[in-house]
Amino acid sequence: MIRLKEAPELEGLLGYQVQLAWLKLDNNARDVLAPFDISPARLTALVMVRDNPGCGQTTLGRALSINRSSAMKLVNALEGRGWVERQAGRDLRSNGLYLTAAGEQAIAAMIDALRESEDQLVQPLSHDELNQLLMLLAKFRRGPPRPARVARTG
Amino acid sequence: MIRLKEAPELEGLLGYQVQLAWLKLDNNARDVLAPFDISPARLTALVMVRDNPGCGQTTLGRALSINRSSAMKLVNALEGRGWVERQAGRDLRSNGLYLTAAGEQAIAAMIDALRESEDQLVQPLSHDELNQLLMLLAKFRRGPPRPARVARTG
DNA sequence: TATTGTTATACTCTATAACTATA
DNA sequence: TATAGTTATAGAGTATAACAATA
Repeated sequence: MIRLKEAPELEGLLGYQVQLAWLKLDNNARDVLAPFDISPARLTALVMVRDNPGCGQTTLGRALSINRSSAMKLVNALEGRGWVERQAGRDLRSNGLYLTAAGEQAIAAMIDALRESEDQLVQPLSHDELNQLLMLLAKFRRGPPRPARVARTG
Repeated sequence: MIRLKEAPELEGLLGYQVQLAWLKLDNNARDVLAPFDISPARLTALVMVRDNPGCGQTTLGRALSINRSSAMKLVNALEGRGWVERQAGRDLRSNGLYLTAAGEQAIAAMIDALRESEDQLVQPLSHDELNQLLMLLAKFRRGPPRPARVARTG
């Protein structure tokens, strides 16, 4: 982790600070999850399926800010690993996504590994500071949804 | 922005909270920066060049956790836009990267646009809470570097 | 008409490996 | 030997566009 000189004018931008923090955490999580052959973002998707059993692919995709087509590939990958199952959905158009027993076990193992590695990363923060940070991030996310999403590329 | 049911066990993982916050901020920044035809990550790179004039491509890449080859394409893109220039580096092997006047102007316009849109996004937080959040994120990042990076894919 | 899943195709970003020049 | 830049190639992840089935 190389750190160049900082930009004072950007320190007041939440997006900038969060991006750099995410860079550090995501790369660490990538290394930790490498033995499980899954990316941090896909683990998040897996957990979302677990906690929202029966949800459809499009709904899952919207929660992750990806479109139907991308969600399709995502679910294909998770299903291919035996971690997620497509079952009948609420109507005949949609699938219902469910976590498998193997998925449950995989999540537990991965979360364990992540928790352990994070203990190292968060050392610059005291216990209280970490809790405060987690609380503030959750509060930020709970805010009003941003305006309807425009295409990413163009 | 769709929000599914949350996973209580993950709320204590900083990586999880930061990833979801980043998802929200990055997608918003993508939309805001779309007229400028640049991604949030590349804007960060552009700012890093400005604040570290003369730095080499490999150094820049390391700060962004990408390798030399990827940094190469990144700099190609920024140079192609006329925002960055390759000049002579500290030795004959390396380039020295410098921001152009056009790059300076582009940064100013983009930061303005981002600041405005963020004002909407951070509404769930009070002024004090936002400052506290920024401070804690900066403190987290200032911590010890994570262990040497392993390849992402395999 | 609108929505869900699906498929085919293309784009962005990053990685690996090998090469050249320099240190 | 090690490092900086470069090039060619491949992979992951996402997007668009079009189609079929269902609402």
